[in-house]
Amino acid sequence: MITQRPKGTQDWYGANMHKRTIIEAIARKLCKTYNIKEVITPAFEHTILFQRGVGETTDVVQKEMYTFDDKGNRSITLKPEGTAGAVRAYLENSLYAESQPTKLFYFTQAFRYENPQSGRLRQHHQFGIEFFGSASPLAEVELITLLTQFMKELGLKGAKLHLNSIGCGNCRKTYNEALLAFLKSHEDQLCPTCRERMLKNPLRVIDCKVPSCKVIVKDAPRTIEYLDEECSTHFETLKSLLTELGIPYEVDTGIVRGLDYYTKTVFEFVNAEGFTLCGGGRYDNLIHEIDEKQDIPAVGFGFGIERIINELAAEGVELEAEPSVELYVGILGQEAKASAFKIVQKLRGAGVIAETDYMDRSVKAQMKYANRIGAKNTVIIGADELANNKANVKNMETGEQVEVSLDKITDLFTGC
RNA sequence: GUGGGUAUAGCGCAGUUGGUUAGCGCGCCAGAUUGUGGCUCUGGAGGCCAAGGGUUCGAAUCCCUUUAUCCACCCCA
Repeated sequence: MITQRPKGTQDWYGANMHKRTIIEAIARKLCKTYNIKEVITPAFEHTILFQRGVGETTDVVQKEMYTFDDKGNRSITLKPEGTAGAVRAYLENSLYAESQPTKLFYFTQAFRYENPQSGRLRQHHQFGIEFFGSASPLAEVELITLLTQFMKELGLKGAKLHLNSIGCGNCRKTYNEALLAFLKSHEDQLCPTCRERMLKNPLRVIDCKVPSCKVIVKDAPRTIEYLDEECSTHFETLKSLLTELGIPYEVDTGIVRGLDYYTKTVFEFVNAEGFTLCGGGRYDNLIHEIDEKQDIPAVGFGFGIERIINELAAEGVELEAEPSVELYVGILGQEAKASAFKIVQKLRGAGVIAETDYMDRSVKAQMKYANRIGAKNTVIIGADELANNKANVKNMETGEQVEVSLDKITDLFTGC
């Protein structure tokens, strides 16, 4: 039990760890060219931030948060998503006072208490971007182009962009009335949860997965039919921008997203099985909800790192391999240890990946080991080599050996 | 929270209708003339058969409980 990790968590090591490193490196490189700066916020925040930010009626807040009282009786919650913390940091540090927009990216853990299954953990990891201060559809375009390029660089081809607009508070009012009227006329055919939730947040009924509800919902009015002029123009502009940029998308009026803060644009990247890899959208009211003195538009997304890794495997994509050991320096005899290690240090100092023996293995066993770890070259340092100041560097693939003086070994690998 | 599958060596798996010291592959360690890998051969280490209880002369195998894990629903990344 003591050696068992808690349910729904994962240890990162070996091949998976390397994949994560590569994924993060690609994301970082992209953010750099987009001039997006990194932000790291705490793993936990005051509970009220998520209640207010994510929304009281959401499942995330109602039943999935890791909430506890600390020793000072503050209610603390491990972050269930990345946006609320980033927004809080933006406000607390008055980043809005600088020239706008503010573009931030992050890698974060996210904690949700739920039953683990494929692509779903209690602690998962997200790559996210928050773009503050712009009401223009170009902000959405910024995120979507970055995501498109990100997946291209990863080698993913199976994910498709699904796009929708759920309007602003203004359109939502007329829409909710229409939707509620429609749902009420079919109330007897809805599942019990939907009968309840149509009164609190009728939009949520749209993505109910209960078959009987799905049938009803198929003919329900869509947010997109009730957009006011501003929201409608925004959505049309976004679509034509994407078209002009050659980014394929599909309008999916079923996307409403489970977090309450979204307004206008919502989007997802969905794989061939219909599984969401990445979700995001515009949240023009969230900042005002959290700090009533501010009224700043924003867009953002969260991309699941574990889901990327699953998708890479599903599509059979191989990422760049881990660099292998350039030279294995074998040690023969007690008296050669320090001299051999000096050679290793010199190699490493020159940026060459070098490895040696820490196990007091025989020469034969050292060669086997060097082969096993995929060392490209080997050299054995013993009394003879030290006496003659010469050693044979062996290419492990061809078996060829080159004689070099001990102080020239590093030069072989640095091109000098 | 609800439903289904699984649990035997580091990893992947066998283990017959309950019957002796629980096996195989991979991996790990060592050796096959003394200082050179891959292939092959030989040997070795490593298991409280998830945990607890029960049935039985006898349980990895049958029954009960618990735990873990995987998958699905809800929801999401």
